[in-house]
Amino acid sequence: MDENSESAFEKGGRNGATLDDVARAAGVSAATVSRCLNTPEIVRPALKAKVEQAIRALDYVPHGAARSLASRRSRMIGAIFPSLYSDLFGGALEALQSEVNRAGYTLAVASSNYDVAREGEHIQRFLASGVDALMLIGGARSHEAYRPIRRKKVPYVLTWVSQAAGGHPCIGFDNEAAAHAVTRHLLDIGHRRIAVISGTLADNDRAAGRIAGIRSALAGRGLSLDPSHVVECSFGLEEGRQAFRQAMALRPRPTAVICGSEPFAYGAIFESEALGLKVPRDVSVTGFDDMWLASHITPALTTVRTPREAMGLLAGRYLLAVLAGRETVPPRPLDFELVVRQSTAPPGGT
Amino acid sequence: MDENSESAFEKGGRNGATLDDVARAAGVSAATVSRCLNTPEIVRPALKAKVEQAIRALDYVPHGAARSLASRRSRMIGAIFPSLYSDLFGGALEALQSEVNRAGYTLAVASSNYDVAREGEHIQRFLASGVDALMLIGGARSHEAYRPIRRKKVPYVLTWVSQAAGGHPCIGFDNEAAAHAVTRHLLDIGHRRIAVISGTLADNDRAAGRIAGIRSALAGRGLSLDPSHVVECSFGLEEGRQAFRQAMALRPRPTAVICGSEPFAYGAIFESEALGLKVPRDVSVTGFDDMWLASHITPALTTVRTPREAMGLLAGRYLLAVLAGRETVPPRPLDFELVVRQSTAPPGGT
DNA sequence: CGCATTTTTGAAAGCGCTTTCACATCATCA
DNA sequence: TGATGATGTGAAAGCGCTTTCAAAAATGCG
Repeated sequence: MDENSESAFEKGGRNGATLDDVARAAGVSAATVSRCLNTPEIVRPALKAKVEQAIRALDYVPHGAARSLASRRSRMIGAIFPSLYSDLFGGALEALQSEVNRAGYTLAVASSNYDVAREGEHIQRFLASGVDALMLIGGARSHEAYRPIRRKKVPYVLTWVSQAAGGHPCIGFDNEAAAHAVTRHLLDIGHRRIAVISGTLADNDRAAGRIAGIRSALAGRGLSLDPSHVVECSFGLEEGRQAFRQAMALRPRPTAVICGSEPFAYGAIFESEALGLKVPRDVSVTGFDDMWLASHITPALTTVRTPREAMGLLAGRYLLAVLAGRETVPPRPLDFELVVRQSTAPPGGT
Repeated sequence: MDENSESAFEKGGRNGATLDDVARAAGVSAATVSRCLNTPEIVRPALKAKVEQAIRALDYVPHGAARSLASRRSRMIGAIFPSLYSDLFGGALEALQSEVNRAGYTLAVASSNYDVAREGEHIQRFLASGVDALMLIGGARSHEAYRPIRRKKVPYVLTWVSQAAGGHPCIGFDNEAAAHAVTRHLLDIGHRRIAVISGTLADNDRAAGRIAGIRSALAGRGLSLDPSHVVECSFGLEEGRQAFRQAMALRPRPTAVICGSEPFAYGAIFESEALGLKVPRDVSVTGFDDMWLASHITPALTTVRTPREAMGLLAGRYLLAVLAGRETVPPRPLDFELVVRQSTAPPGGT
């Protein structure tokens, strides 16, 4: 199109001033300029001032790639989320980004779409891009998947889980315990026929952990979870509606439905209306995560609040600490909290 | 902690094989290996095969920074969103990421928290990191803010708006027209006393554009928007509830409330219940964006569907095209769509 | 005030890759 | 069959910065 505006983007000639230009302008050596940028405390104030002035005068901006190449670190941290679409990971993303930025790092993101193969490709890409550290969600990947990370000796951390087979560093909460708590609540108020709506279990240790927690709570009361009572579907409100419908078709009808993910619960509540069922009178529903809608929906959702932002923040902090070679405390599981609202009540209600 | 696991992250010695190693192993020059990586079509199959085998054997991964330095491009694209927290931008983020990835680029993200100063810092950081292109939201920044971008001749695109003062390339929809359409709908069914809940207007041309659209629609009917009927607040459902309460306190009471952002509308609907008001009988409510909850909430929300994912996708595609030096068509405004549901009805209706 | 230290500074050698440029090779045509 | 391109390959010069290493300057001390 416009010949002119286009040409503005052509591989222009001399771009910005280089460090050598600054050195020359300030009458010092390149090494000194470099030191002013990286370890200002070891250069004498007089020189530092001259250099800083030259930098300002030339409007100098260090060249990232050159810096990375010479210093062998990119000041870039990569994060791979199962999805960037939903706001489930939004808080963690925001917190992580802001935390690593504070330390001068840039955050690169990718979405695996809940697919381990894709995640693997992203890991490779990030490693090739030279990220200094990596944040991953969950621990449901083969031992192989970590090999390239190990080979490059790149620090990494798994979030959303508190432990993973293989002893990888984790910053997260105990999914099993959280699901156990929700189930326990239902059992305590008298439920016995419980159905579960779960996200796809393959390659998802968070979902699997939650099922395990439900199982163990049930077992504590001498009950077991019939496979037919577990409706597995992909994430989303619409999917939740459908799964709820399916669960309500079971006979005898479950008196409670545990949703392994919050959108399922919203879907369940909306669908209950369509089905002419009253929550919690006819059926109790629980969520998982306590997202923004949970307390506003009618009936307000009983759920478990997960430390999503904290995970992002602490994951960033942990990675930065490792990169800085600082003493790094072994992360301990983060707290979750059972939030009882109106969507659960004793069965066979009024 | 564990002395061993820590030391694994110390600045290890020889990391991976280099291009020279590959060249030596394959018995060719470094230049040839480089060509196999970048322009495989110009190297003879025989050599290419040898090189590829050597690459595999050595498990060679190109060094991103070295590549960037030598080729003068980082294969990294930066995107700055007002927020990463909400799912408003999630779809665009996901689409953008996936699109640029497809072309071998990595996406770096940052959140400005709806703050131009912060956005400016992020722009600087990204430029210093050497991003090859930049995606920004909206056009509410000073001319100054673009200077560093221009100086570095980095392609960029503004999204979420269809035009911006200064003739910057935009990929988005016409906020004014969209708001106009919503307002028009309300006017058409008989509303005259209309209140508006708007996000903070300062430094937000999307919000401002929407107000302008409302004004112009009103003006088309010989009406004007009383400043007292515009409740400005920061984003969020809770804020929307409060703003709605404020709007309902106006006398005479507005018969319709236009929300400049969807969470406001959800808040309005939830709050109406608390207020003992029935939507749409007592008051009509409109949203803006048509996010996932819009069609499920009761009453289902009348709103305008915005092309959020398309903006991410097309912004990525546009940037890649410019980077590839491909002929780039001037982006035209994307479509929005008025979606009439149950939250609007003629005023004074029983 | 002179010598031994300690702190600052500069010269120079890369970091690992891309990219001219010139040469070697091969096919093509008169 | 020899001249003429067309094409593929290698040598070498950086890309812009960091980081030894050694020399220079500043400091402390007897």
